Amino acid sequence: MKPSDLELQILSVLWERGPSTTRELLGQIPDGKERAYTSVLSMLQLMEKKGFVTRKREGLADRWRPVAGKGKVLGPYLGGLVRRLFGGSPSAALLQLLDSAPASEAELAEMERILREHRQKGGRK
Amino acid sequence: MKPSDLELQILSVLWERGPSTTRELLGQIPDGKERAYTSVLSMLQLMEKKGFVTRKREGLADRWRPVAGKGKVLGPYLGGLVRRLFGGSPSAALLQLLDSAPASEAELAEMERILREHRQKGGRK
DNA sequence: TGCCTTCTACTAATGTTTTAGTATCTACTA
DNA sequence: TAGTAGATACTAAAACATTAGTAGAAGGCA
Repeated sequence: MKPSDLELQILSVLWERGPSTTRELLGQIPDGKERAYTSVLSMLQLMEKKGFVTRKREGLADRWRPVAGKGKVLGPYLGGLVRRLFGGSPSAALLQLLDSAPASEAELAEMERILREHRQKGGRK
Repeated sequence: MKPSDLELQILSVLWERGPSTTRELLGQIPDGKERAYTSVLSMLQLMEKKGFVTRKREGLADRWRPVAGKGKVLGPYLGGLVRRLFGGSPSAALLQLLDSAPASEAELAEMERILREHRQKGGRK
């Protein structure tokens, strides 16, 4: 099952910050949009039904945690994206990515490092 | 205005194949889903209203063409994606990308080339 | 105990995306 | 000129995503 955009944003916060309460999540969602507390809560409840998150009571409030890891979710997501929008070519995606997201020199260096490393480990599959 | 997923897929076909008729598009949409002719037509009509495509009569049928180029559309799209899902870090996105989309050795080499080239041109912005 | 705050459950409404039907038009053909 | 094949216009509905209200429970505190 495919997480929606907002669901992915919430997951990304959970991966980043670790398990969080509804209130902690509120205001941390990357798109920066104003939302009512109950909006976020509803979202989380729905995500729980879909199996994306679980919760555990902790003190006064529930603490939410993602069920699957980053890679497990973003992998298929990006894979599908590359297939649907870039004819399955990651390099085409990269090219576009570089033109899209401002990357610092450090970022660029890091990207080269990542690539070289990946390549040595035997990139094919 | 943000194109939806299906809209992006249609645009990507138009960028790839060039201006196409509705019938040509039908069956070329990357997700491979079966669709009625009128479904695709409706989609295109809506996209026309939104300003994503225009059409010109050609023979018996209309030929659709994208209004904006690939970069103009995918740029902001990917930019937003990286911001929302990867904390604005393209390298984090790349890392995930490599784990997601199978890349051949040739693809990897091409990606390195792209990166190096981009870096020389002065990657910051 | 009674009030205030904070939280969750439940419900509903709105908005957007996607799908596809029906009616109609137009060119070609027999 | 009637019929048919393929196209568009218009309409609508189904599916999905998002937002948020209202009611009720639970804890802390005066």
